[in-house]
Amino acid sequence: MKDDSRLRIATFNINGVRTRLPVLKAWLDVTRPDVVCLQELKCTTTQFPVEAVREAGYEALVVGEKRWNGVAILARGAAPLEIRRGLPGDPADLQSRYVEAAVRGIVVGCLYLPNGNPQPGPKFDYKLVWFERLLAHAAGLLKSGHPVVLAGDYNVVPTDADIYSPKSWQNNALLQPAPRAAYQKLLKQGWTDALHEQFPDKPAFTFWDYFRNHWPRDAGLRIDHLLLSPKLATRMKAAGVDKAVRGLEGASDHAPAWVEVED
DNA sequence: ATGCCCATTGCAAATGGA
Repeated sequence: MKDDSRLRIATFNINGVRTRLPVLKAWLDVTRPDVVCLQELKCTTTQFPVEAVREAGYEALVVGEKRWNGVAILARGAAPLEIRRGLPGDPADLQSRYVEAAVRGIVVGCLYLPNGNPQPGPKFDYKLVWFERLLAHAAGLLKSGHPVVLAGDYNVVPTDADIYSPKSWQNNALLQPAPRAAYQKLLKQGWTDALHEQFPDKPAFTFWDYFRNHWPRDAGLRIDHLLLSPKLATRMKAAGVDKAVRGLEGASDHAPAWVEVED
């Protein structure tokens, strides 16, 4: 349970919100984050379990899609005030990967960056183009001067220290030089990587895939990130990963990550 | 180079995800 003078903002790739509703509810009940960014809903906007989330104390802003992707912002005790749905820069892009809202005086961007596998190929190209659009939009957000958090599944392992074994993933889209360079370019705009700030020497993993006994072996990756604008970064008090959630029955392959800022 | 796991579709084993 968190300190009441702090605001906790979390991000969680739920990997199917209907299938994993018990996991989501259990986590919300125990940790009570104030703001939650969800990715990979894998349901349409109307299929989202609005009532179950409301019973847990949250109002939701949902941008769904029939089979894949889908993002949502939950706010405890109040409705997130929608700023935009979808990332600007390509009206033809219909994938539900970005939603932005104002919550408790903070601009919250919830994103699900394309995975990009297999690479090379069209999916990898889409990842890089999407990243460029994110860079452009993020620059605008910084320029606004508002306190902003950009939270979500970036599908980028920032450095070789952010994975149990870079060698076995060297050809994976998550470790390629181009998306890594794009992530560094994003940080250079002036964003603070909250988890990196909290754990500079021993990164906290946020993802353990279902293959090869990765979870029991703690063979994880850090790909879920919370980036804070300068104004919000000065208010940061703590950050962490709710690792135990990855071990629950019917778990997502991600664990929730969070940051706490002065309210 | 491939499968591993997982959920879905549709009711078995193939598909697609990342």
